[in-house]
Amino acid sequence: MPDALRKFKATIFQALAHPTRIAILETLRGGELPVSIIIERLMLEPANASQHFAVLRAKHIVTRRKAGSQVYYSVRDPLILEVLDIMRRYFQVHLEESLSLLKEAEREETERILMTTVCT
Amino acid sequence: MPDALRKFKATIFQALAHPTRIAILETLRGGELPVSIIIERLMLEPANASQHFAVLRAKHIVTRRKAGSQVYYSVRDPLILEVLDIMRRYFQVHLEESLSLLKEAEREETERILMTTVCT
DNA sequence: TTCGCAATTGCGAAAGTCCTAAAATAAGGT
DNA sequence: ACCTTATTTTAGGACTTTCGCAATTGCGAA
Repeated sequence: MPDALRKFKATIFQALAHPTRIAILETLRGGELPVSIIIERLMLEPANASQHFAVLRAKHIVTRRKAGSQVYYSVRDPLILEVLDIMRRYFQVHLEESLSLLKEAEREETERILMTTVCT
Repeated sequence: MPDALRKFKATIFQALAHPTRIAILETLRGGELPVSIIIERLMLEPANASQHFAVLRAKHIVTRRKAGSQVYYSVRDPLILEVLDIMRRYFQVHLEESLSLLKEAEREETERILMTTVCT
């Protein structure tokens, strides 16, 4: 079942493939935190944050604990944080390409905005 | 620029978030290989494979070398393979949940197929 | 040049992701 | 019971991803 395993890995990567979710996981690096704090620190819309939590929950990447009126999240396995760490090293090593990639993404975004603006 | 860094990480994860691309990278673990061999080993449609190569190239995850009529690909930085390794450990540790996740995905897929079959 | 193989590219349909805004749920306090 | 706060869910529309198929490019051989 090597292909099934790859499918599994792919779904985990998919769950990690969003800046907000990465930010959430990094915020949880120090341990469990309530939603309110995470939202405040990252300046997120509650609804939006909750959707990202749902994605992370669906893949069992985070654990949810309810205490009173607040909900606490934590990273289930530090291995996930290790993956994030390796990515940081990767970023540092490829600093140059990384930056050009980022610039490219930005450029594309402004282009897109221009396009939609023009076409409206 | 912590958010820019997260965006960068996210795009790399996005590139890894597909079973076929994971399979390609694992096939390249031993070093450079021509497209023809990769396609053969993984039983891929050439066009489809090429699209996945394009994704990996766009993120600078693989390097392309042309020799005669053949094209060779290789993984640019073994750090990427390390990420894959960690994911394998992650899979082993969470074997139980992983399997249920896989089953769930399968079930959804068969449901989808049933639905489309019924609705046609 | 012309043929044939290797690999890529372009295109349209189907499915998936993401965001915002509105509505729903849950728990506590008055 | 009612109101407020915390969090989640739903619904919609915009955008992106993926696939298969057809068309195209690049290169070596005849």
